[in-house]
Amino acid sequence: MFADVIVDIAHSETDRIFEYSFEDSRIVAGSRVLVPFGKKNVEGIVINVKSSPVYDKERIRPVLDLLEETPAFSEETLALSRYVAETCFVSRALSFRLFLPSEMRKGRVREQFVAFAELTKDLSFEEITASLNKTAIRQKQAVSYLQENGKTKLSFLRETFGVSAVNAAIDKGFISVTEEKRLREPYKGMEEIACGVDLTEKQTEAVNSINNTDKTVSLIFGVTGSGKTEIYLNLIDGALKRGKTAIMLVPEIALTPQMLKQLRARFGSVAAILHSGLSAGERYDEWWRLRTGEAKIAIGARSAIFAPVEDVGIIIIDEEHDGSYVSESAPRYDTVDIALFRAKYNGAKIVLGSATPSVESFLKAENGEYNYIELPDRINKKPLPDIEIADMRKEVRRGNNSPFSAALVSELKECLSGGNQAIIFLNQRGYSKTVVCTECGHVQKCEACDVSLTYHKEDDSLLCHYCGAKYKMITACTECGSKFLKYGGVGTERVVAELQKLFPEARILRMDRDTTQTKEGHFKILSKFAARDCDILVGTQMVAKGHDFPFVTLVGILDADMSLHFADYRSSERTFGLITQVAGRSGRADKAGKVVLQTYSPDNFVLHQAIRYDYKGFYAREISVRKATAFPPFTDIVRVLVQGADEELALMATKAIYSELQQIYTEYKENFKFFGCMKAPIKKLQGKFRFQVLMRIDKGRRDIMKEIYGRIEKYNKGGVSAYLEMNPNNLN
DNA sequence: AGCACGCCGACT
DNA sequence: GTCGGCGTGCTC
Repeated sequence: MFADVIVDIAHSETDRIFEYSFEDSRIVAGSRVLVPFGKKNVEGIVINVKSSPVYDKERIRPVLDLLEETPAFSEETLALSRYVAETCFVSRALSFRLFLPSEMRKGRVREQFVAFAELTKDLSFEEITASLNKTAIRQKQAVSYLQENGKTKLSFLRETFGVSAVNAAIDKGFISVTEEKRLREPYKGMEEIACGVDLTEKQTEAVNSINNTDKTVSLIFGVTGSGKTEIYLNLIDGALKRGKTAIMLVPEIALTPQMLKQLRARFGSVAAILHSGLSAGERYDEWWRLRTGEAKIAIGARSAIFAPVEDVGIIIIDEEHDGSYVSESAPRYDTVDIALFRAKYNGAKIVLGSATPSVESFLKAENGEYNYIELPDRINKKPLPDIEIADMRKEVRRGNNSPFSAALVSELKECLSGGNQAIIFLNQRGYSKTVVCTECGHVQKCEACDVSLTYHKEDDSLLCHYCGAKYKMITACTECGSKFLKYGGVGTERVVAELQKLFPEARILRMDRDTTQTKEGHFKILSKFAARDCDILVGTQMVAKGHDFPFVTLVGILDADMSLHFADYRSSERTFGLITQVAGRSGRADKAGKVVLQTYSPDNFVLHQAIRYDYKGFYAREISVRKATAFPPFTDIVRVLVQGADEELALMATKAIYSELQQIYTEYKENFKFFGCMKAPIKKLQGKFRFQVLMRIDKGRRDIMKEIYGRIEKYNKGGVSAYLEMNPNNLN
């Protein structure tokens, strides 16, 4: 027999079928195999088996090895990987990698085996005891134990009856040893506690609506605390009862133990978790539990949409608006799009949930493309916390140069003296965003990037937040030698320091990328806060999501408008969502919450809609702006990013690409809303100079995209890279 | 992605 | 005269 194999080499030259011969009948489409490739052996995926080859028979080499008996790919995931390769413009090899835990490639992790001992089946218990020497008491005990208890872990047997005795019995053939695959199960401590909670009338309505609609996608617009999770659990339960599987996605940072706990509590070990926080072995085993059908619910961040479950019945995407659902590097897939493929393939339903849906999704709900469900009330009927705007311009005029407004300080005092907890949010880690020379105004910059360096007091260094470079903190300006330096912009480290000055008694924790890098760093900080071993939690984005702290009565948002001034069409949307989310952390149990929102633009309409929790008002305005300015969701933003260490070469390539694309632009002029060529906003990143061709094209014109892709691919050479992005998360 | 083959500059 | 630079082509 012959196999069509895609070798695991991510290069356009090798992105085609190579034929191999094989005898092993276990090799089928979807199997992973080891094949000889040139001088080396490489891993590959069998995408098809056939009885006659196309290639010269004499030159076909045989498959060396079958890597796993169970084919890693099903018919569905094979088809989906092909779809990804075609729509994301990547090689098949890259598209396959999305589906496999990284530790599975190159054989980094193998199954773990546990040895079990049992009585040999060749002899009866009586025969064994009869042939045992009278002095072999320990062996006799071991044999009797096995007779009574059946199959036992070999290690236990050796511990109890002695290594030599057990080994002797094995050598004589009385005890036989078998190896069994052992699965590492993360979060095993969390056991099933409750099954099923009664749904409210609203929740039941939502579940019925999702089950009965003929639309594939349902959007749940539900405020924080409206009970979306219960709906999800109920839907998953329903899918399992129909003999189907489920995929549940949560944003990267929201992958808190809390969500896992709820799922484990409800579904036990049928739920498998796929995420980067697991050890390689755990991830590998969880993947196989899903592949073999032992586990039926895949929970994870974005990449879990590629979970190896078969016959999926429901796909849930929680916090649908979250940016982490768009992948930042190739293959740049759209999670909802992948979900749609899987849903259509299996006849499954998709549920998107959010308190602040993306305008794209809300538009689709409005158009009737999505089934729309609204949950306007919180389960406990508690009002959302009051948000007070603090005008920081006035504070400055009053001579307050601290990061905190008078209003926030007095609220903090009240909160702490009442024995409650507070969360302070700002989206800047480190001590100060920049270090500026007061004499010549020089700002310290990264050598490899056109970006200012952030001062990190904790290790007295200057860090580049884009490439990760670390420099020693300077004592004098590198330009003019002046010793008078000043810190520009406030980061979380500085907020903690200033808060500690104001409230010497308060216990303060910081949660940002720097303090959560260790394994379970998140978890440690959150559980400390939950246990009330801390009064104030200062943090970035990651404090915003999915935690429920009953004693938090105050939330301070320090730089509400920072994200507003990004040159990004989605900045309003992001700001609105972030404020709503952070605010939702305040006052969840029996305590009224309060939010202080500090801003330098107190008249901004987005902030005003956010403090009234007026999503629909925000949406109405935002969608009309997008329509008038021809931005997504009415167009697709397409960017060709050209990078190169040699500025001259990169610029030349950009110019050549620009003039080639101009032909496409001329041909499809009426479909283009914008076409331009320029330096990228960040001119240099990781030592590479960056240029871009920016376009806005009518929505969903894959044909044009394909043509663009076809034109730029050839410029990927000689130290220059050129690639295509569609609706990227950021336009740096 | 590797690795071999192949044609032009600076060296014993 | 040769050692070696990395440009182009091939891998079932």
